[in-house]
Amino acid sequence: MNLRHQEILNLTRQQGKVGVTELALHFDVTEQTIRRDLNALTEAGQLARVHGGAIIPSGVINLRYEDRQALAQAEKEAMAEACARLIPEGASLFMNIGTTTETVARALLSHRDLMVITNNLNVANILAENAGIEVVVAGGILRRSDAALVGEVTAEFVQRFKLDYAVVGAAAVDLDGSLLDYDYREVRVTQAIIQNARSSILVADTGKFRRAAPVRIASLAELDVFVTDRTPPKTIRKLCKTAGVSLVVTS
Amino acid sequence: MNLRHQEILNLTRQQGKVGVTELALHFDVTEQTIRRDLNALTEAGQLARVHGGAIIPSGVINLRYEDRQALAQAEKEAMAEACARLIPEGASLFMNIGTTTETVARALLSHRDLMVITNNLNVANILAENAGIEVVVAGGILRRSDAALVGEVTAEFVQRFKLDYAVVGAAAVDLDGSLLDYDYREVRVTQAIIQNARSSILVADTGKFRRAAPVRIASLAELDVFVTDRTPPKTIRKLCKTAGVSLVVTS
DNA sequence: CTAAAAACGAACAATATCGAACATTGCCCA
DNA sequence: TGGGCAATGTTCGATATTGTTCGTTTTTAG
Repeated sequence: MNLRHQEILNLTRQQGKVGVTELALHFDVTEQTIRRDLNALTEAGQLARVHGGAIIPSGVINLRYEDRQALAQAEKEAMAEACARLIPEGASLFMNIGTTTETVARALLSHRDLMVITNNLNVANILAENAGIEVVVAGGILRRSDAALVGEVTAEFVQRFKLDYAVVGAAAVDLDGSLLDYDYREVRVTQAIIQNARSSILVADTGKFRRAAPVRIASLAELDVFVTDRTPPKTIRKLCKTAGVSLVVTS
Repeated sequence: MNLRHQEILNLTRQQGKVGVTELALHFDVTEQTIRRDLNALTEAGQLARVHGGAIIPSGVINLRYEDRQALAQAEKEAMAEACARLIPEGASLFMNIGTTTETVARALLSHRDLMVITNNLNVANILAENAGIEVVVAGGILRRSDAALVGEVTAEFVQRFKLDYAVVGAAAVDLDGSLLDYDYREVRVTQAIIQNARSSILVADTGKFRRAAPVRIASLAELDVFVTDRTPPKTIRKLCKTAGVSLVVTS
């Protein structure tokens, strides 16, 4: 690792690609040095080398965690605030995976006397700041890409509880209302969370409709509230209406 | 902790990276002093050192914890190495609470194909670096003081597994061989860990004999190996002999 | 298809950074 | 006052990174 590496990765994520000459000027080093950096990062699997520069590695796996964090931050915060307002003080709730969920956790920091069960270690970390929140971590297999705990054992853990709310995020949402994720091990966990919550809230920005992921974890119709940033597509609105899902749009 | 440390952390978080020379100028001290600062912060897991400076650590989890006792770091590492040598590659093991356990985790980073179940989030964080280790987090109530997961539910989680080894740490060890902790919720967890491991290893420096804690979590006699830094008191040696606990002294 | 231009990697020299050891300073407390 | 201790400064050999050069490969322009 090198002082420039992190910044090179950030630049690449922002622009999709970087050029050797461009980076050499940016950092005021020779091109040969930049080549060495790019090759090292490629070696580490963080970039894909192309003639003249580098690009984000393509593949079936999820976007890197840090990338997703940066997406649509302002919208996420508005959604998070709206979601937090739905949850009264003293409530108990599940929170699952997703950077959106983490933003909700931050918005919940000013609540008191909550009990939160989560399979997302980042959420646990955020909520740990507030001593008035009892944080329970659901056990399971550690998924390194986003510090989530997944697997059958996590689902069984969740089933030992029955809480007031569930705050659910997803990697993608299909236009038929399917919540999608990259990891089949997440399926049973989120299902269990929804089943064992008296009221379930999906928090997802509309960008999620433009993404795809292979594994179906649940259907929007099984939930009670859908918090999003902009008016969702018509099929989704219709689904919400027929399934009795109340829609909260924050913009 | 040093006056500069907090500001270095702030600067690093702001800029994503800091350079040795840059900081030396900023604080008007020599580069060597800055290097010492950076290395100390890296040791504490708050920064990641790179040639020429430091960056934000890449770890997925970063629970803040009280300033850990850096006392006897060298001894701890020797114990950790000795403990790691007891564990073959490909093994499955439990690891419980304690900063000593965390040091063992670091020593295990060079092992391959391990499966580790832990109720210590710091251990999970450390082991996450090595993709060859499957990390399973035991669920439970988050104890903020040391990022441990505790409670009845954690014990039940542990009981779903039967692993090769247990690496056990404790807040204090009484001269009668009792392992002690500050929190009654830890009791059942460590008991369950010991019961469900084919071989249990206690790792504790002799300083633990001079400390006290209110809750008895288990007895040394229930374990199989005791790794420590110096020859323990006579009563303990006798206990090990009669109970068939093999003693490993690293100094 | 060919030739020029750009990009590339290997090798080596130049430079910067590092850590260990020891010297120095400044502060606390007897 | 002065001895102990921790933090900092200094020096220097070891190590890592960077710049430079040059022959080779890839891309681009015609």
